[in-house]
Amino acid sequence: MAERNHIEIRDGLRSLYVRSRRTLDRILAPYGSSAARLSLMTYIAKNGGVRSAEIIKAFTLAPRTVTEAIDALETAGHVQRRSDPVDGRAKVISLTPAGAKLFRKLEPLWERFAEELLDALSGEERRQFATLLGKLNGRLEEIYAELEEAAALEAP
Amino acid sequence: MAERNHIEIRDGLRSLYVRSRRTLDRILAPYGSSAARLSLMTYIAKNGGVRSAEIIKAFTLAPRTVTEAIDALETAGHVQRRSDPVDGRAKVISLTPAGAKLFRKLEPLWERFAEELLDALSGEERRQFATLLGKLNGRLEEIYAELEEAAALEAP
DNA sequence: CAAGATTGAATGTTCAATCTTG
DNA sequence: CAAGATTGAACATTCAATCTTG
Repeated sequence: MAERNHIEIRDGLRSLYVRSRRTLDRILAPYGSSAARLSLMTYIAKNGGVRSAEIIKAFTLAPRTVTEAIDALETAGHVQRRSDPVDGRAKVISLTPAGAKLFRKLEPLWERFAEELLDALSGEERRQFATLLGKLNGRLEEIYAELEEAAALEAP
Repeated sequence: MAERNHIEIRDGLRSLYVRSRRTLDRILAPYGSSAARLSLMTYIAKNGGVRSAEIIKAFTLAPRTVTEAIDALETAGHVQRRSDPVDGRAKVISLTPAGAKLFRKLEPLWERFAEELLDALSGEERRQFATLLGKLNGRLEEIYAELEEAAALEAP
């Protein structure tokens, strides 16, 4: 039965995502961080000074989400916004020294959690899983594009 | 490199979950529904009168989430709460006729979306994906239990 | 007008606390 | 006290609108 599979996958996916995020949030909460904030800090750490718009594209998030997240990180003193000297509209976001220090402490915690979780799979299974996620994400992109197109036709 | 795999899987999982929920929300919004509400209605439809506590366990959600969701469905007239005649503490939640009607309309929309998405995988790949999700969820449960244990030791 | 960033209103989620009933 | 349900405060997220600058 195809439907059995649908439900199993839907529930399995939801369960895995929601609960792994929750678990990671618990691990990071004592440091005043979270899964969302750490992934953002990771992106900034790897890419140096970045713009809000760049983060929006990289994570496929709504602008609101990113502004809010940066606000929180800035209030906590982990990142700073500076006006882009070249483009007056843009702001460049970078880690503060304190943010960089915190990142170096938290990254291993995430890495340990990921390793512990993925330990449930063999190397071959991990590759399979990554491949399947990639295929589904590709298809999702197509579906999303169709929806956008349909919406554009409705409200011209 | 193991780390490459970690990041690929983390980002792929996040992307798939967040964007598929977003897409489904867009599909259901015109009917005043959403992915979260429809999955709840599905559970109620399949199980008849259910308690809040039962939903909490079935979906592994926080009590707050469920009360909030039921509130929304009740306000919309899709479900009703009735006091359990046997247990004064409990309330029994069931679909209203209008809710049942809406459910019959929306379930095929979800099913179509799931089919379109999973079309990216062969039958064998779907089974693989479901199996891998199951393995990861099992491991996650262990990690979560360890965390709970550690927390219990800290604050006795 | 288009692009970058922000803000307002709403939903879904967590944790922690509270109120009622067994 | 334990179990069922609710509520308060906070965070992450979406859509839609707005403000500033190119």
